[in-house]
Amino acid sequence: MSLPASPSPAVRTLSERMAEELRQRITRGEFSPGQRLSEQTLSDSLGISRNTLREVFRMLTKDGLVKHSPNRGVFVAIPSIASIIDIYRVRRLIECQALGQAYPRHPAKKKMRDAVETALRCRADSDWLGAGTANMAFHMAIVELADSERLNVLFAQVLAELRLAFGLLQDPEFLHAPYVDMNINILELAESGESARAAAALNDYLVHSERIVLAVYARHISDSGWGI
Amino acid sequence: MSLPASPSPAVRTLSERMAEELRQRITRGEFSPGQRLSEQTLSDSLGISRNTLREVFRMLTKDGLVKHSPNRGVFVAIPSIASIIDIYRVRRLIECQALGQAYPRHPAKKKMRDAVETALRCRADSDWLGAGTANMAFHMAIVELADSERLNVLFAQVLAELRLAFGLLQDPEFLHAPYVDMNINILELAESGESARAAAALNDYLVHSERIVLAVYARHISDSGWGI
DNA sequence: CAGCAATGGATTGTTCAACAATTACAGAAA
DNA sequence: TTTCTGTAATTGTTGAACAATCCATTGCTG
Repeated sequence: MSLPASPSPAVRTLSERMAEELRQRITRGEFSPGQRLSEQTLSDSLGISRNTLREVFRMLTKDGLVKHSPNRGVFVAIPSIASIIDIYRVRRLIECQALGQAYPRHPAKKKMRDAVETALRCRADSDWLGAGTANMAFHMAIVELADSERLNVLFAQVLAELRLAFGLLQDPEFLHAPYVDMNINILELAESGESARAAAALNDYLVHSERIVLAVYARHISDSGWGI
Repeated sequence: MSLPASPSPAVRTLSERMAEELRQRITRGEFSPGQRLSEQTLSDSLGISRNTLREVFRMLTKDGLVKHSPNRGVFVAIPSIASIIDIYRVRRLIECQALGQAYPRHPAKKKMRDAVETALRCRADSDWLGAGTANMAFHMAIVELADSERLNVLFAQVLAELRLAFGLLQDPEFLHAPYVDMNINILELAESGESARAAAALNDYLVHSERIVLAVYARHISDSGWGI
């Protein structure tokens, strides 16, 4: 799909590395949503020039992690209620379809199992951050069942946005713990070839998860700060 | 979904305008796929600075219209066989689902009808370029049935890429003419509430269209130039 | 002649400093 | 209070410069 042999490994330019750096710091919650990212301050702190930082901003805008407002600056995205609803709509549409239509011995199913096992381990250690990461890996693997590079890219972005929303929520145990078991159930259905039932279980999962997230989220943002 | 009141209209920066300019020129086929876009030459010809052009490149990369190869430059994307297959996979997954689950009186259905009527008019005038545009508007409207901003954005990008591939193909009549009637059929099924049958018809359409495009495409690129 | 290292030129990557354009803010006036 | 105005701060954009990388040619070696 690319021009020359895709030089994704190693040959990375400074802007790309900085984009990756910022991407991580944002999803890790090092910047609060809505915060303005000053070109002057950030370029100084990163040790790069303003022009390079602006290129980075253009890349990050694509991921939905940052919003650009002309002449005003770029701001860390605020996951709104609407965007959470939108994200779950996309997830239901893509994930359920991918899982339902997957052929039996698709390699991505190994990734699903790996993710579940990691999640189990994390839960045993009460590592809820790790459990959340493993959960996302699980659902990323589901999308990979569809064998579409474009869907993979879209979904990775959507998950990053969702992670941003999760970052706002305290109580990660409440948020992630219940879903480890649901994922196990989905995986077993999928591995035993019952695609339709697996897809249905996944749909239930997503509906349930959306409700929880919205509830916690609505309460949280009405409590502290920038309403609606 | 945006930060402050989304200033999409009017308040556009030079880089954004130039990005739009280039986007159109690329999809119009003014640059041949695989062609390298020299920073020096392009910035001179557009009358903008190299730094600004580089920001534009970062935006265009997101749309898949251009590929960035570090230290080598940016190239107009070459729609490969693999990417065409991928694009149609995405289309089947998203469009059929959107159409099948749409609620009866969704406003986007009016857009669908408008697009069909435009396509009919264009066909009568043998305006195959217009027919192709109308066809794309029709399918864009289908996706809008899903009410998801993110899906809309993804799909718009995918259509732009597909248009790039179409640009390589001669004989647009052969490419677009047959589908006007199929779209009419799909629309009527959708408007009469037979969502399932509409989705099935749409799926047939996509399978058929993909086969045609791949056939013409494979023949064309094996004839002239950069093989595989 | 084939293969390979060295060289040189062109292009991209990145920085810096400056200025224009726009916005945000604070204080004055009604 | 509200509105207006002017100033400061920030972003938008430019041009030049240099470093880093790639590309093609040259010339050497076997």
